[in-house]
Amino acid sequence: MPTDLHVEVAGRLRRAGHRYTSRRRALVEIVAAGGQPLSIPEIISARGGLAQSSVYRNLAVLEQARVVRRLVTGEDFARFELAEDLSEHHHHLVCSNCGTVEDVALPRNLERRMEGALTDVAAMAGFTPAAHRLDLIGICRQCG
Amino acid sequence: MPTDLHVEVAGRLRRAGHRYTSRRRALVEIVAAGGQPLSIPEIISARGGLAQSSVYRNLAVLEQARVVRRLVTGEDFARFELAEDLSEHHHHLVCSNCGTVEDVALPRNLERRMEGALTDVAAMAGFTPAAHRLDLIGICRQCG
DNA sequence: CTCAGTGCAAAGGATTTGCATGCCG
DNA sequence: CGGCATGCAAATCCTTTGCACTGAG
Repeated sequence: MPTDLHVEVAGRLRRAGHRYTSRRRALVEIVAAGGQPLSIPEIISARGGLAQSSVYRNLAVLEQARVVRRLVTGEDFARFELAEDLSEHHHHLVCSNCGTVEDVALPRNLERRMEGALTDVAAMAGFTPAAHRLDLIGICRQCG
Repeated sequence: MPTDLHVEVAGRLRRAGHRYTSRRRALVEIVAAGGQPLSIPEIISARGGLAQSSVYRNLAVLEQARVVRRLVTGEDFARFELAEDLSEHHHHLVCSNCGTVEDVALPRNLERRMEGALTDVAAMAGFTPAAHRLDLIGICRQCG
């Protein structure tokens, strides 16, 4: 668990006018250690003594401070992962059977080319791009 | 409104063991005419006399019969669009301010190259790809 | 002290479901 | 007639919120 991460997170929270409390530290560690987007039940059961409402509230705070990102997958629960600039730009393999999400990176040159094309296409629609999201839907190794 | 569409939809529903009733026909027409993914309130208000529960139930039936596709955008409401093989492969410009979704197509060669790369990347993870989903998040012309 | 943060329980709200009725085949 | 389809209202369930309490600065 890199202390750099905690330092960076502390800064982002402070800038957003929030404290870096023990529960928030716990959430960051859980999400960072997850390695893949975690659902709320997974997050709560990963550690004892986390009140459900506080988890929701703190994840909202962390999201607003750009520390984590909320994913909406169509499952019952939302999933959370570290913000991309705290980890690395990547995409998702979403299993349509069991709902798990695995991270995956694209070849750098394709990624660049895609971004360029997206910017162009967006510009023609008068749209100002901020981020993109590319998910592959299919069947994971477990379910296959 | 192409009658071909209704014929195709009727076939898919019949194959799935369902009837093509007047409400379902209405839903297909609304979604097809929308030109962009519509939220449930938009769908309901597009036509009088559509009971909310029946709209939800019928959209679920239509989704299961591969006639429409449900989008989860992170807004309060889900959005629905015609299945891709009833319209055309495209991607989405999602406005992070007002939540509207606009359709957009990528240059064909880039699309092909991306699909190839995705298939490769997925294969390395033991993942069997079925579809992909590429959304651009940003600010739309209205909100910009 | 002060006030953000926390836990518990209750409220919200999109979506689903139970049930009686309507209607196509 | 038989059974899916429909409308209404009530139930579900993830998520948010109200409120009193705790703890860091």
